[in-house]
Amino acid sequence: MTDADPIKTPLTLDDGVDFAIIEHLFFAYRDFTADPDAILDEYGFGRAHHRVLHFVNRLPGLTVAELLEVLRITKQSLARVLKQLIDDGYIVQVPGPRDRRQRELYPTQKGRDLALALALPQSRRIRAALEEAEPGDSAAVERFLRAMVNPELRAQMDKLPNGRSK
Amino acid sequence: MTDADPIKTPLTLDDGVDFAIIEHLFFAYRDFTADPDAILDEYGFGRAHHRVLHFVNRLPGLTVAELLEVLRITKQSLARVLKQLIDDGYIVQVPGPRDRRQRELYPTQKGRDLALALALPQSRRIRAALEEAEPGDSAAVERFLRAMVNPELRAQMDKLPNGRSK
DNA sequence: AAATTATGTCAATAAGGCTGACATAATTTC
DNA sequence: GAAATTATGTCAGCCTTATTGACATAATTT
Repeated sequence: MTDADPIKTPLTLDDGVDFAIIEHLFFAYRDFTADPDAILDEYGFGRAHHRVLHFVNRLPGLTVAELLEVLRITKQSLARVLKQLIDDGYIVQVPGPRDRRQRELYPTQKGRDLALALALPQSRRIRAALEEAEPGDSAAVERFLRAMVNPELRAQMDKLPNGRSK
Repeated sequence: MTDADPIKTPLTLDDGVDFAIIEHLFFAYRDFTADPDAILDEYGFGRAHHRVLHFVNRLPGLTVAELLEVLRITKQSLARVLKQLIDDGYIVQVPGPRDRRQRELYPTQKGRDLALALALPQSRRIRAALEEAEPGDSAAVERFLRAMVNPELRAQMDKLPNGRSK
Protein backbone atom coordinates (compact mmCIF):
# COMPACT_ATOMS: atom_id res chain seq x y z
CA MET A 1 0.00 0.00 0.00
CA THR A 2 2.94 2.33 -0.53
CA ASP A 3 0.81 4.45 -2.81
CA ALA A 4 -1.52 5.45 0.02
CA ASP A 5 1.40 6.51 2.24
CA PRO A 6 1.81 10.19 3.08
CA ILE A 7 4.72 11.96 1.40
CA LYS A 8 6.37 14.24 3.92
CA THR A 9 8.83 16.17 1.78
CA PRO A 10 7.62 19.27 -0.04
CA LEU A 11 7.76 19.84 -3.76
CA THR A 12 10.68 22.20 -4.34
CA LEU A 13 12.58 23.82 -7.16
CA ASP A 14 14.50 20.55 -7.33
CA ASP A 15 11.58 19.10 -9.20
CA GLY A 16 12.47 21.27 -12.17
CA VAL A 17 9.44 23.52 -11.85
CA ASP A 18 9.47 27.27 -11.33
CA PHE A 19 7.17 27.35 -8.31
CA ALA A 20 8.33 30.83 -7.37
CA ILE A 21 6.76 32.54 -10.37
CA ILE A 22 3.78 30.15 -10.45
CA GLU A 23 2.89 31.10 -6.89
CA HIS A 24 3.77 34.75 -7.27
CA LEU A 25 1.35 34.92 -10.18
CA PHE A 26 -1.36 33.24 -8.14
CA PHE A 27 -1.05 35.59 -5.18
CA ALA A 28 -0.55 38.70 -7.31
CA TYR A 29 -3.59 38.00 -9.44
CA ARG A 30 -5.72 37.25 -6.42
CA ASP A 31 -5.03 40.62 -4.82
CA PHE A 32 -5.14 42.40 -8.17
CA THR A 33 -8.74 41.29 -8.73
CA ALA A 34 -9.77 41.84 -5.11
CA ASP A 35 -9.66 45.64 -5.60
CA PRO A 36 -12.40 45.93 -8.23
CA ASP A 37 -14.33 43.01 -6.75
CA ALA A 38 -14.98 45.05 -3.62
CA ILE A 39 -16.36 47.96 -5.67
CA LEU A 40 -18.46 45.69 -7.90
CA ASP A 41 -20.10 44.22 -4.82
CA GLU A 42 -21.65 47.58 -3.99
CA TYR A 43 -23.28 47.66 -7.41
CA GLY A 44 -24.51 44.06 -7.26
CA PHE A 45 -22.12 43.20 -10.08
CA GLY A 46 -19.50 40.48 -10.38
CA ARG A 47 -16.24 39.97 -12.19
CA ALA A 48 -18.11 39.07 -15.38
CA HIS A 49 -19.66 42.53 -15.50
CA HIS A 50 -16.24 44.08 -15.02
CA ARG A 51 -14.77 42.29 -18.00
CA VAL A 52 -17.63 43.27 -20.28
CA LEU A 53 -17.60 46.88 -19.13
CA HIS A 54 -13.82 47.07 -19.49
CA PHE A 55 -13.66 45.92 -23.08
CA VAL A 56 -16.69 47.95 -24.17
CA ASN A 57 -14.86 50.99 -22.83
CA ARG A 58 -11.59 50.08 -24.47
CA LEU A 59 -13.15 49.11 -27.81
CA PRO A 60 -16.33 51.18 -28.05
CA GLY A 61 -18.59 50.11 -30.88
CA LEU A 62 -17.53 46.48 -30.87
CA THR A 63 -20.27 43.98 -31.69
CA VAL A 64 -21.60 41.18 -29.54
CA ALA A 65 -19.72 38.63 -31.66
CA GLU A 66 -16.44 40.52 -31.25
CA LEU A 67 -16.95 40.75 -27.52
CA LEU A 68 -17.53 37.01 -27.28
CA GLU A 69 -14.29 36.49 -29.19
CA VAL A 70 -12.32 38.59 -26.73
CA LEU A 71 -13.88 37.15 -23.59
CA ARG A 72 -13.95 33.57 -24.87
CA ILE A 73 -17.27 32.79 -23.25
CA THR A 74 -20.53 31.67 -24.79
CA LYS A 75 -23.33 33.88 -26.01
CA GLN A 76 -25.63 32.61 -23.28
CA SER A 77 -23.14 33.43 -20.57
CA LEU A 78 -22.69 36.92 -21.90
CA ALA A 79 -26.43 37.54 -22.32
CA ARG A 80 -27.44 37.90 -18.69
CA VAL A 81 -24.48 40.06 -17.74
CA LEU A 82 -24.81 42.32 -20.77
CA LYS A 83 -28.57 42.68 -20.25
CA GLN A 84 -28.03 43.91 -16.70
CA LEU A 85 -25.43 46.42 -17.79
CA ILE A 86 -27.79 47.73 -20.48
CA ASP A 87 -30.86 47.77 -18.21
CA ASP A 88 -28.90 49.65 -15.56
CA GLY A 89 -27.69 52.20 -18.09
CA TYR A 90 -23.97 51.43 -18.21
CA ILE A 91 -23.95 50.29 -21.83
CA VAL A 92 -26.09 51.16 -24.84
CA GLN A 93 -26.64 49.26 -28.06
CA VAL A 94 -26.63 50.97 -31.44
CA PRO A 95 -27.66 49.13 -34.62
CA GLY A 96 -24.71 48.60 -36.94
CA PRO A 97 -24.57 51.21 -39.72
CA ARG A 98 -23.78 48.77 -42.50
CA ASP A 99 -25.36 45.61 -41.09
CA ARG A 100 -28.42 46.45 -39.02
CA ARG A 101 -28.43 42.98 -37.45
CA GLN A 102 -25.33 43.87 -35.51
CA ARG A 103 -25.51 45.70 -32.20
CA GLU A 104 -22.61 48.00 -31.59
CA LEU A 105 -21.89 48.33 -27.89
CA TYR A 106 -20.95 51.68 -26.36
CA PRO A 107 -20.49 52.81 -22.78
CA THR A 108 -22.64 55.63 -21.41
CA GLN A 109 -21.04 58.32 -19.26
CA LYS A 110 -22.14 56.26 -16.26
CA GLY A 111 -20.45 53.20 -17.76
CA ARG A 112 -17.29 55.16 -18.52
CA ASP A 113 -17.15 56.43 -14.95
CA LEU A 114 -17.56 52.97 -13.45
CA ALA A 115 -14.96 51.43 -15.76
CA LEU A 116 -12.50 54.09 -14.70
CA ALA A 117 -13.34 53.66 -11.01
CA LEU A 118 -12.68 49.91 -11.33
CA ALA A 119 -9.38 50.40 -13.14
CA LEU A 120 -8.06 53.01 -10.74
CA PRO A 121 -7.16 50.83 -7.75
CA GLN A 122 -5.56 48.32 -10.09
CA SER A 123 -3.51 51.04 -11.72
CA ARG A 124 -2.53 52.37 -8.30
CA ARG A 125 -1.39 48.93 -7.23
CA ILE A 126 0.70 48.57 -10.38
CA ARG A 127 2.24 52.01 -9.94
CA ALA A 128 3.10 51.26 -6.33
CA ALA A 129 4.69 47.95 -7.32
CA LEU A 130 6.78 49.68 -9.97
CA GLU A 131 7.94 52.38 -7.59
CA GLU A 132 10.11 49.84 -5.79
CA ALA A 133 11.40 48.60 -9.14
CA GLU A 134 14.50 49.36 -11.17
CA PRO A 135 14.12 51.43 -14.33
CA GLY A 136 13.35 49.08 -17.18
CA ASP A 137 11.50 46.63 -14.98
CA SER A 138 8.18 47.91 -16.28
CA ALA A 139 9.09 47.03 -19.85
CA ALA A 140 10.47 43.68 -18.72
CA VAL A 141 7.24 42.84 -16.94
CA GLU A 142 5.16 43.80 -19.95
CA ARG A 143 7.34 41.74 -22.29
CA PHE A 144 7.11 38.75 -19.96
CA LEU A 145 3.34 38.94 -19.59
CA ARG A 146 2.90 39.26 -23.33
CA ALA A 147 5.11 36.24 -23.90
CA MET A 148 2.95 34.26 -21.47
CA VAL A 149 -0.06 34.65 -23.79
CA ASN A 150 -0.73 32.05 -26.47
CA PRO A 151 0.90 33.39 -29.65
CA GLU A 152 -2.29 33.16 -31.71
CA LEU A 153 -4.10 35.35 -29.19
CA ARG A 154 -1.52 38.13 -29.08
CA ALA A 155 -3.11 39.71 -32.15
CA GLN A 156 -6.20 40.39 -30.03
CA MET A 157 -4.11 42.40 -27.60
CA ASP A 158 -2.75 44.53 -30.39
CA LYS A 159 -6.25 45.71 -31.28
CA LEU A 160 -6.52 47.53 -27.98
CA PRO A 161 -5.60 51.21 -28.10
CA ASN A 162 -2.17 51.53 -26.59
CA GLY A 163 -0.92 54.95 -27.63
CA ARG A 164 -2.22 58.24 -26.41
CA SER A 165 -5.18 58.70 -28.73
CA LYS A 166 -5.82 62.24 -29.90
CA MET B 1 -30.58 62.64 -21.56
CA THR B 2 -26.89 63.15 -22.27
CA ASP B 3 -26.09 60.43 -19.75
CA ALA B 4 -27.69 57.75 -21.90
CA ASP B 5 -25.70 58.81 -24.97
CA PRO B 6 -23.09 56.43 -26.36
CA ILE B 7 -19.47 57.45 -25.80
CA LYS B 8 -17.52 56.72 -28.95
CA THR B 9 -13.95 57.37 -27.83
CA PRO B 10 -12.02 54.57 -26.15
CA LEU B 11 -10.47 54.71 -22.72
CA THR B 12 -6.75 55.19 -23.27
CA LEU B 13 -3.56 55.76 -21.33
CA ASP B 14 -4.58 59.40 -21.31
CA ASP B 15 -6.96 58.58 -18.55
CA GLY B 16 -4.01 58.03 -16.23
CA VAL B 17 -4.48 54.31 -15.96
CA ASP B 18 -1.96 51.65 -16.92
CA PHE B 19 -4.25 49.61 -19.15
CA ALA B 20 -1.30 47.90 -20.79
CA ILE B 21 -0.27 45.96 -17.70
CA ILE B 22 -3.86 45.53 -16.51
CA GLU B 23 -4.78 43.81 -19.75
CA HIS B 24 -1.51 41.94 -20.09
CA LEU B 25 -2.13 40.45 -16.65
CA PHE B 26 -5.65 39.47 -17.64
CA PHE B 27 -4.64 37.68 -20.81
CA ALA B 28 -1.51 36.12 -19.31
CA TYR B 29 -3.36 34.72 -16.33
CA ARG B 30 -6.14 33.37 -18.52
CA ASP B 31 -3.77 31.32 -20.65
CA PHE B 32 -1.62 30.41 -17.65
CA THR B 33 -4.58 28.70 -15.95
CA ALA B 34 -5.87 27.14 -19.17
CA ASP B 35 -2.98 24.64 -19.20
CA PRO B 36 -3.80 22.81 -15.95
CA ASP B 37 -7.54 23.30 -16.48
CA ALA B 38 -7.40 21.03 -19.52
CA ILE B 39 -5.65 18.28 -17.50
CA LEU B 40 -7.98 18.67 -14.52
CA ASP B 41 -10.96 18.15 -16.82
CA GLU B 42 -9.81 14.61 -17.56
CA TYR B 43 -9.87 13.82 -13.86
CA GLY B 44 -13.23 15.43 -13.21
CA PHE B 45 -11.50 18.07 -11.12
CA GLY B 46 -11.61 21.86 -11.26
CA ARG B 47 -9.38 24.75 -10.39
CA ALA B 48 -10.33 24.45 -6.73
CA HIS B 49 -8.86 20.94 -6.58
CA HIS B 50 -5.70 22.23 -8.18
CA ARG B 51 -5.14 24.89 -5.56
CA VAL B 52 -5.67 22.44 -2.69
CA LEU B 53 -3.42 19.82 -4.22
CA HIS B 54 -0.75 22.39 -4.97
CA PHE B 55 -0.44 23.75 -1.46
CA VAL B 56 -0.65 20.33 0.18
CA ASN B 57 2.31 19.33 -1.96
CA ARG B 58 4.23 22.50 -1.23
CA LEU B 59 3.49 22.47 2.52
CA PRO B 60 2.96 18.81 3.38
CA GLY B 61 1.54 18.32 6.86
CA LEU B 62 -0.34 21.59 6.97
CA THR B 63 -3.64 21.51 8.83
CA VAL B 64 -7.09 22.25 7.50
CA ALA B 65 -7.11 25.60 9.28
CA GLU B 66 -3.76 26.57 7.74
CA LEU B 67 -4.99 25.58 4.31
CA LEU B 68 -8.09 27.74 4.72
CA GLU B 69 -5.83 30.62 5.67
CA VAL B 70 -3.76 30.25 2.51
CA LEU B 71 -6.69 29.75 0.16
CA ARG B 72 -8.92 32.35 1.82
CA ILE B 73 -12.08 30.31 1.34
CA THR B 74 -14.56 28.95 3.88
CA LYS B 75 -14.44 25.58 5.57
CA GLN B 76 -17.58 24.45 3.76
CA SER B 77 -16.16 25.38 0.38
CA LEU B 78 -12.99 23.46 1.08
CA ALA B 79 -14.84 20.43 2.45
CA ARG B 80 -16.31 19.18 -0.80
CA VAL B 81 -13.12 19.55 -2.78
CA LEU B 82 -10.89 18.09 -0.08
CA LYS B 83 -13.21 15.13 0.44
CA GLN B 84 -12.99 14.22 -3.24
CA LEU B 85 -9.21 14.43 -3.24
CA ILE B 86 -9.06 12.18 -0.15
CA ASP B 87 -11.65 9.71 -1.44
CA ASP B 88 -9.81 9.45 -4.74
CA GLY B 89 -6.49 8.83 -2.98
CA TYR B 90 -4.59 12.03 -3.83
CA ILE B 91 -4.36 13.28 -0.26
CA VAL B 92 -4.28 11.52 3.12
CA GLN B 93 -5.07 12.85 6.57
CA VAL B 94 -2.89 12.10 9.58
CA PRO B 95 -3.95 13.05 13.12
CA GLY B 96 -1.77 15.83 14.51
CA PRO B 97 0.98 14.47 16.81
CA ARG B 98 0.56 17.09 19.52
CA ASP B 99 -3.10 17.99 19.01
CA ARG B 100 -5.06 14.98 17.85
CA ARG B 101 -8.00 17.15 16.79
CA GLN B 102 -5.92 18.47 13.91
CA ARG B 103 -5.69 16.64 10.61
CA GLU B 104 -2.34 17.03 8.93
CA LEU B 105 -2.70 16.85 5.16
CA TYR B 106 -0.16 15.00 3.04
CA PRO B 107 -0.07 14.10 -0.64
CA THR B 108 0.16 10.44 -1.67
CA GLN B 109 2.48 9.44 -4.50
CA LYS B 110 -0.54 9.72 -6.78
CA GLY B 111 -1.18 13.24 -5.46
CA ARG B 112 2.47 14.20 -5.89
CA ASP B 113 2.45 12.96 -9.47
CA LEU B 114 -0.68 14.90 -10.37
CA ALA B 115 0.57 18.10 -8.72
CA LEU B 116 3.74 17.87 -10.75
CA ALA B 117 1.84 17.11 -13.97
CA LEU B 118 -0.28 20.22 -13.40
CA ALA B 119 2.70 22.45 -12.67
CA LEU B 120 4.73 21.26 -15.65
CA PRO B 121 2.93 23.04 -18.50
CA GLN B 122 2.85 26.22 -16.42
CA SER B 123 6.55 25.98 -15.78
CA ARG B 124 7.18 25.30 -19.46
CA ARG B 125 5.17 28.39 -20.38
CA ILE B 126 7.16 30.50 -17.95
CA ARG B 127 10.47 29.13 -19.20
CA ALA B 128 9.47 29.83 -22.81
CA ALA B 129 8.44 33.37 -21.91
CA LEU B 130 11.77 33.98 -20.19
CA GLU B 131 13.76 32.62 -23.10
CA GLU B 132 12.85 35.69 -25.15
CA ALA B 133 13.75 37.89 -22.17
CA GLU B 134 16.86 39.80 -21.21
CA PRO B 135 18.98 38.49 -18.35
CA GLY B 136 17.64 39.91 -15.12
CA ASP B 137 14.09 40.03 -16.40
CA SER B 138 13.21 36.97 -14.37
CA ALA B 139 14.18 38.65 -11.12
CA ALA B 140 12.39 41.84 -12.17
CA VAL B 141 9.21 39.91 -12.86
CA GLU B 142 9.39 38.14 -9.52
CA ARG B 143 10.00 41.41 -7.66
CA PHE B 144 7.10 43.03 -9.45
CA LEU B 145 4.66 40.19 -8.76
CA ARG B 146 5.67 40.11 -5.11
CA ALA B 147 5.12 43.86 -4.83
CA MET B 148 1.64 43.40 -6.28
CA VAL B 149 0.62 41.29 -3.29
CA ASN B 150 -0.90 42.95 -0.24
CA PRO B 151 2.01 43.58 2.18
CA GLU B 152 0.35 41.73 5.05
CA LEU B 153 0.02 38.62 2.91
CA ARG B 154 3.64 38.49 1.77
CA ALA B 155 4.59 36.64 4.95
CA GLN B 156 2.47 33.73 3.72
CA MET B 157 4.54 33.50 0.57
CA ASP B 158 7.72 33.33 2.59
CA LYS B 159 6.53 30.14 4.27
CA LEU B 160 6.71 28.28 0.99
CA PRO B 161 9.96 26.39 0.39
CA ASN B 162 11.98 28.40 -2.07
CA GLY B 163 15.50 27.05 -1.86
CA ARG B 164 16.64 23.70 -3.07
CA SER B 165 15.74 21.51 -0.11
CA LYS B 166 18.27 18.86 0.81
C1' DA C 1 -37.21 32.44 -52.52
C1' DA C 2 -33.84 30.17 -49.79
C1' DA C 3 -29.88 30.04 -47.02
C1' DT C 4 -27.01 32.16 -43.90
C1' DT C 5 -25.84 35.32 -40.25
C1' DA C 6 -26.22 38.20 -35.85
C1' DT C 7 -28.52 38.36 -32.05
C1' DG C 8 -31.75 37.14 -28.33
C1' DT C 9 -34.02 33.91 -25.29
C1' DC C 10 -35.57 29.70 -22.79
C1' DA C 11 -34.55 25.60 -20.10
C1' DA C 12 -31.57 22.67 -17.79
C1' DT C 13 -27.07 21.65 -15.73
C1' DA C 14 -22.63 22.13 -13.25
C1' DA C 15 -18.73 24.05 -10.51
C1' DG C 16 -17.44 26.56 -6.93
C1' DG C 17 -18.22 29.84 -3.97
C1' DC C 18 -21.21 31.56 0.22
C1' DT C 19 -23.97 31.52 5.16
C1' DG C 20 -26.00 29.39 9.09
C1' DA C 21 -26.63 25.66 12.07
C1' DC C 22 -25.30 21.79 14.36
C1' DA C 23 -22.32 17.49 15.82
C1' DT C 24 -18.12 15.39 17.60
C1' DA C 25 -13.92 14.91 19.68
C1' DA C 26 -10.00 16.81 21.94
C1' DT C 27 -7.87 20.28 24.54
C1' DT C 28 -7.66 23.99 27.76
C1' DT C 29 -9.37 26.54 31.56
C1' DC C 30 -11.41 27.19 35.86
C1' DG D 1 -13.87 17.08 37.24
C1' DA D 2 -16.95 20.27 34.84
C1' DA D 3 -17.18 23.85 31.52
C1' DA D 4 -15.55 26.41 27.74
C1' DT D 5 -13.04 26.56 23.69
C1' DT D 6 -11.03 24.70 19.51
C1' DA D 7 -10.47 21.84 15.10
C1' DT D 8 -12.90 19.59 12.14
C1' DG D 9 -16.88 17.65 9.62
C1' DT D 10 -21.47 17.84 7.72
C1' DC D 11 -26.22 19.25 6.34
C1' DA D 12 -29.28 22.33 3.89
C1' DG D 13 -29.98 26.08 1.07
C1' DC D 14 -28.56 29.91 -1.87
C1' DC D 15 -25.86 32.74 -5.46
C1' DT D 16 -22.86 33.65 -9.52
C1' DT D 17 -20.86 32.38 -13.48
C1' DA D 18 -20.19 29.38 -16.55
C1' DT D 19 -21.87 25.46 -19.74
C1' DT D 20 -25.04 23.06 -23.77
C1' DG D 21 -28.99 22.59 -26.73
C1' DA D 22 -32.93 24.34 -28.95
C1' DC D 23 -35.49 27.68 -30.99
C1' DA D 24 -37.10 32.64 -32.60
C1' DT D 25 -36.43 36.89 -35.17
C1' DA D 26 -34.68 40.03 -38.24
C1' DA D 27 -31.48 41.25 -41.77
C1' DT D 28 -28.40 40.09 -45.30
C1' DT D 29 -26.53 37.28 -48.94
C1' DT D 30 -26.98 33.89 -52.50
